[in-house]
Amino acid sequence: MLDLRLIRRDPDAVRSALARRGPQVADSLDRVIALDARWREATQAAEGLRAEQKAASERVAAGKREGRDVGGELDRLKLVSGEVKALGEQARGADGELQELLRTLPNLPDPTAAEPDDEVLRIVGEATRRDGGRDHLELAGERIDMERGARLSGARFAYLRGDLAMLELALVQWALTKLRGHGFEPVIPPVLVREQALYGTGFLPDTEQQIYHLPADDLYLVGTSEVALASIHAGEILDAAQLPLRYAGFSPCFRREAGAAGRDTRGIFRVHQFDKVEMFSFVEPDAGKDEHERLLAIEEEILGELELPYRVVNIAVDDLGASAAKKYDIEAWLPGQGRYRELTSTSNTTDFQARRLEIRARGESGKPEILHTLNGTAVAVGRTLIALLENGQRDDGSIALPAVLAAFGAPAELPAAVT
RNA sequence: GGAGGGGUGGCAGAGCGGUUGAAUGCACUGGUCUUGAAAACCAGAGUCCGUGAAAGCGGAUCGCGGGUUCGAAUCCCGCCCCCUCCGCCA
Repeated sequence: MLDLRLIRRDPDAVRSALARRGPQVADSLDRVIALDARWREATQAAEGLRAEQKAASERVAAGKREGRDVGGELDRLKLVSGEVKALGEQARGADGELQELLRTLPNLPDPTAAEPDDEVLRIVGEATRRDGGRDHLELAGERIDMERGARLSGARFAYLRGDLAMLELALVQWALTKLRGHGFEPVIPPVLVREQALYGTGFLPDTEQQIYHLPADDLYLVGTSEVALASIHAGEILDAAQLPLRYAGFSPCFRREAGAAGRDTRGIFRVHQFDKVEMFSFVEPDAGKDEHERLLAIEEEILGELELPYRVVNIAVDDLGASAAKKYDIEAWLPGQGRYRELTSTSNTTDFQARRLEIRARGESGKPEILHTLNGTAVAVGRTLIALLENGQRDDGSIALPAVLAAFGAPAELPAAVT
């Protein structure tokens, strides 16, 4: 949610920032401004009359106490009451329209968000097997069981079996341990949430066709634990001295992938359910940019220790999503596809989510202030497994695994798939 | 799933439909007193919106949203949450 006061104070700056997301977005802003003016006018009229009504009402109360006849006053007040109601109705109507429209406006992009295209910031590590290697499905064999997964649940579902199941748990345990060392509190959140949590994080209205809905209970399956982590402090006024607050969520993630038909259909690159360790930070407004770089640095540290070649991309304004002001993706080199593909993503959502979720902090000034939130992928398990398999593959089909995982229960290496 | 009870300020806890934004206690912040502290006494504190340069002024807020009424923390309806008992259950 954008700051209405900022819109009033500096509409031109907001308009030109929004214009980077497209002309129709900037047009909505003008309607917001008009509705706001209408609302303020109606509100002021309603509140003025309401003040009179209250004063008169107190006179009636006093009169009754003293045993005076207040019949005439009451008749007059009945008329006032009707007017107050009508004016209040007008104000509420304008406010309703205003809020509805305001909810559809995306966050203001950061001046340094890329435009018009994604910008590759750096390439780290050597992209191996540029001529193509085996892909993760060939390498995994029945350790990734798509056929039986499909028989059970349909397309884009898989069983992870044997060593890969253990490898997944090792990755998760390793990541959570590492993040804890970086000051993140490990959290296992609910994955079924109310609509409010999705509005609060900006996934609604925006990505409705991605989200599983359980109508019998009116609950939604989250596509990322970001939804639950952001809401952990919803409605709270935090002590600024406690900030930053950092959480590492581990959860399954569910995505309908409607509209992605035919895309990335092979293997577990794009599936309906996967596990993910997610970082989430609550920070003071002026600490947001540094925190974003920090999250990116942790993501790079993780990929580095996993010995995966990658590149860092500053995502273009059109691909930011509603809540992000700026977003970095890290794309790992996948020999099986012969290209870099998204493995992690970190967004600075500034005050956009915090305002919707009413998360504030009280600092030196004593005034509660909307804080800033950021999120970033630590380990998207499925895609990380793909990258580990494809980059670790040897000519004989066996797979070398990074040393850091062994201490967390991962096999030292994976034998070639039986064919 | 069935049957009850309840949600009031940071906490505890009052509140016949009419100066109740809300008693009282604790906690908190200033001040007086004191060498200092404690105690005591006095005063002040929430949040949100509008207006204003500011002081201030006005409105909203007793889980949330509607309704009744000249007037609602108090009455009615819907929703959310918490608790107790029974049933079921990893």
